[in-house]
Amino acid sequence: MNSKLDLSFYRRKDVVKIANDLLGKLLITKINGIVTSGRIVETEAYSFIERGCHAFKGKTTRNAVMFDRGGVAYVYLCYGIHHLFNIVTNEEEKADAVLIRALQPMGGEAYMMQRMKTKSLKRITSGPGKLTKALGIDRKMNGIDLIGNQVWVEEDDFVIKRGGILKSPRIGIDYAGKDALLPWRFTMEGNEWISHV
DNA sequence: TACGTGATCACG
DNA sequence: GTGATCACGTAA
Repeated sequence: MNSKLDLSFYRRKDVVKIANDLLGKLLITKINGIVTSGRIVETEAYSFIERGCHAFKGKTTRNAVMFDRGGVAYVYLCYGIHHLFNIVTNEEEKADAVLIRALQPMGGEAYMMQRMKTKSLKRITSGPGKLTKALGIDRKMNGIDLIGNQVWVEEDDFVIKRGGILKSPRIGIDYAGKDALLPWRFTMEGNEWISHV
């Protein structure tokens, strides 16, 4: 119960399956002793073989950690404002990753609200840019080990009912042409914490 | 529907 | 060097 996911989970070859499997798990951060966590309710898969992925055109300074072996974080700044958190998967040079897009708060809510400068829990982690801010994730964590003690994912006893996971096209990647139509976004059906699009 | 915001990338 | 671009969020 509540065991940390290990490298064998992250280093599997099928990033689409991993994105599906991450739903219902707990994402946890511990920063300066402050623990915050949330249930993963929305993910997207990205693979170096398709145009939606940062790694499609090869290694650059930004995407370099995507080419590491699975089990590390890929964090980058989007639109100059938002930090986006991804989990690198697959083996070395197979640059796949799962973007975590939304969480249901499961612990440390007071700290999350403090970081978000709000007194309300409403939609506090309902989007990829918001959840990183609420959990204190930023670019300093790019490349960090996910079996370490700062950011990790745990199993939970939460069970998703049969048919409770929906697939849809990924958000905000119109530049990817026909690859933008791949049904690689996974959401927990009916969950109120899913990002609104 | 509009745009802030700044690192990064592809040029040259 | 320089300009275009961007896996978003919020206000309006």
